[in-house]
Amino acid sequence: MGEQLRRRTGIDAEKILDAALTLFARQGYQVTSMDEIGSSLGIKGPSLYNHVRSKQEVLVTIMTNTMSALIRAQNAALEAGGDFKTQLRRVVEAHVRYHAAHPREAFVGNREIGSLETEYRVELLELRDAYEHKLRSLIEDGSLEGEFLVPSAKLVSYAILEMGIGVATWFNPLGELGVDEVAYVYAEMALRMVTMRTHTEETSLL
Amino acid sequence: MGEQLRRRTGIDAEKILDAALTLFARQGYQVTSMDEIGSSLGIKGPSLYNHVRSKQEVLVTIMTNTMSALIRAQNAALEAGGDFKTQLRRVVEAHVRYHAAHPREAFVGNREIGSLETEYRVELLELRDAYEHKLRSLIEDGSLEGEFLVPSAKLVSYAILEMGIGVATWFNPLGELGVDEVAYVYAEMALRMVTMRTHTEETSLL
DNA sequence: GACTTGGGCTAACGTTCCTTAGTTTCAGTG
DNA sequence: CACTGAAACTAAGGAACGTTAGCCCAAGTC
Repeated sequence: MGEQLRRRTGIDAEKILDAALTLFARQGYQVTSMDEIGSSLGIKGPSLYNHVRSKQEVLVTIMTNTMSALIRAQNAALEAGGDFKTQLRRVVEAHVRYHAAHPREAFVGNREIGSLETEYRVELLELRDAYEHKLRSLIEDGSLEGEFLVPSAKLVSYAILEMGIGVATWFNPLGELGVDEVAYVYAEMALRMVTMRTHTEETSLL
Repeated sequence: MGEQLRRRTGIDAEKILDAALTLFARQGYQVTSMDEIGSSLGIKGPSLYNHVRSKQEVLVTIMTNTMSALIRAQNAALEAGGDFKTQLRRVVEAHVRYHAAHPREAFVGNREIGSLETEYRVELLELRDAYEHKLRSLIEDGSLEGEFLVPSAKLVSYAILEMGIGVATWFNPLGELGVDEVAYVYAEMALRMVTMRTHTEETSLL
């Protein structure tokens, strides 16, 4: 009947991950069908199985990659050294920059944890926990050295991470504020949060 | 065959909303079936349709109620008056208290926006926007009066709201920190975020 | 005690989805 | 030009779900 040409499409696992990421971020994992992912790449749903093992595997890969990238960025920030304030500034900026630059990953990473099968969810939450603890330790150490003063390093680290994640929901690279400004302001807010107001040093925000 | 007694169960729309809220928060809207909601109330899925019009209506009602409650709490905080710092403290505390006390509502309200059909989503986002703008205006007004100094009232209000929302994910009423302490610390962090560090006043966090 | 009716129930319709099986076509190799 | 293998396709299995239709019991009313 209809003569169809089935050409090489050059599709690989990576392209599938990217297409899936876009759809997962826009609609959610559960609602996105394999047919839809294939369709956005110009092929049929079942053809995806030539490149990936399952829909769940796609989600797991996306979320693991995301968390790994975040951790790498955080490590790089910490390894750059400097005093506690400088380190905190770098860590917060890295956190904010990632969320501004990768909103799709941020959405999926934060919304679809419950869509992971138990074993993968546990693994991912461990990574998440390690990420949070690195920040918390920095705040604790800075407090011991007298550079910071906080009532609870846990609460402050939660608050800093959470507010940075929120950047992904509104940041627009074409908007009036660029990544650099946003990252700077968030780092400055974080510094205010860990610094008591007894000092007389001048640190106007802009 | 099996003799079953079908007694009055005393189920009404409100009980259904509560059961659905628990399941939506734990598993997500898409994954929760009507049978599951019914089952948690001791009835079958189709019987729910004697009390609610559709699954979507249940979600819409839950999310609208949530946003209305938040707005009411915010209005009450603002109407209590006081200077800008006092008002900001009250607004943040109300925000945090709500999220600490209503984690299920917070989860659903923040995760399931995409599960709303377009018209309801638009409505809800308008409410959300109004809620954010009230806080933003407070910060702007306080800045004009010289009580606050911020680089961008928008960013600061986003950050304050976002960090407060995060409380819902970890707060445990049986934990070491009670609601009062958490609300106080978050309000204090918010105050630090809008206050320049040039002042000499003593405001240690605890 | 008959009647009404709210609110359960079961059965089923119409979809949608993930995944597997089996087929076919095209590009590259010798 | 035959062969091989990657990668596309169609068809179908098997399951789940929201919702509607129709039934039936039991509580309250006259």
